[in-house]
Amino acid sequence: MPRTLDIGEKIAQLRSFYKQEGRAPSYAEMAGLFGYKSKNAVYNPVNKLIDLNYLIRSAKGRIGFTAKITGGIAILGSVQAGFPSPAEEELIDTINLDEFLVARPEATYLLTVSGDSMIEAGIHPGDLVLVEKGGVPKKSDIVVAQVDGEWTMKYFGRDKEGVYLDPANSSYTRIRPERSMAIGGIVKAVVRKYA
Amino acid sequence: MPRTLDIGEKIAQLRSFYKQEGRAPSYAEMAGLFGYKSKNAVYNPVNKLIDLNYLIRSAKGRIGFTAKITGGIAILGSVQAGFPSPAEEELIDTINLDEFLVARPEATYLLTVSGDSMIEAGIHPGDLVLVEKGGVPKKSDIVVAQVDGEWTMKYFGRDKEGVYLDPANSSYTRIRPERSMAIGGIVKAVVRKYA
DNA sequence: TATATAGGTGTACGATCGTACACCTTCAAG
DNA sequence: CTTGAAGGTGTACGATCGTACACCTATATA
Repeated sequence: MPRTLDIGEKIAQLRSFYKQEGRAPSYAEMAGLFGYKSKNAVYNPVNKLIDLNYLIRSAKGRIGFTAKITGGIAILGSVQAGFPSPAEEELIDTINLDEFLVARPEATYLLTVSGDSMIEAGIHPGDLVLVEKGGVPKKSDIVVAQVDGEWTMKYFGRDKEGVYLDPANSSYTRIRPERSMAIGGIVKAVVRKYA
Repeated sequence: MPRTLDIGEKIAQLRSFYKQEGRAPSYAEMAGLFGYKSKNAVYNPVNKLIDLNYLIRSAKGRIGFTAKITGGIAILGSVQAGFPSPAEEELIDTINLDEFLVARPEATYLLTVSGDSMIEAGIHPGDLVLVEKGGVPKKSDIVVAQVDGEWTMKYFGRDKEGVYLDPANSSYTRIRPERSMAIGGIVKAVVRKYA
């Protein structure tokens, strides 16, 4: 009967190396990392990790990481499902938030929310928003726009009178540009960090 | 008068390589990337990028990336400050959300919010929460807890009668454990993605 | 035109790379 | 105990690595 290979332990070791070094290891480095005396032994787990999409191999044989290694966050199910037991924690998938939230990095920016105009939409002052430039907003998209020289963030809309921006705060009202309006970008995500 | 070196272009080229390969390049690869004929020319920009904390060099001379390269998101100021002009877009800092939001990756999990008990705190169904296990919650921390066998997420509190959990939704009331309560973890961040 | 500064080319060397091949070891099941 | 499957050791080779050294080039200014 064959020996078993602890692939989860290899994954954890690779993640630790990445966090420390900011690059992928050579086969010799992996041998040391996994506790092997010969770098040739590394080929088996490496090929398994490639099949499982944790690693990629370049045309010249260099190993690179995928987001399943570089991503730092273990992803579970719903709050109601709760936390898994320790036995279930073996091969939890990880996610890289940058890649999950951002489709076009060259066009996406992180901005800090400074007003409360969207508070009823669950966007609070101090929150961060990911804003993607260049798209065409649909009705009800949240946009960051420059209206008559002032930057603001609101729901985008259009009617027979033209373009308008709606707040998600009953203390504020609909606005329409008097002179100019330029869409800076469409809000793609909100991030809130608790201290 | 000396020639100038476009360090911003080098950064962009390195970010592109990382996105494609999932690893840091060798000096020869960097020579090709930067358009140099000799890998020795790479040493100057590499040393500058190390000084600027974009790259790190290991004890054996291997180059690794910092989050200023691996992070995918350009970070600006507030919504009210708006977007910079193209001239100001040269050396925008990037952020890696995983590293920004997560202090202890080995103890942090991403869960999906399935109820509306915290909606008045701006946490909506479908949102993601980053939950860190192992800490001791303070009053008003948002916690994921198992109360009498059911997992839930609410504000944590303590009084002379003991421990309680408060919702941020006026349709729900304070709860106290009848039989058991275990804190799963403390909510450290909320992430909402708009489709 | 000459100059100084900063960037870039070319070569070579010991170290390390990925790969290939032969061989050995562990472990559960029969 | 034997067996077979899967994992691991050891060695060697051409390719590539990081580093060091000598030298060359581009550019604005005086």
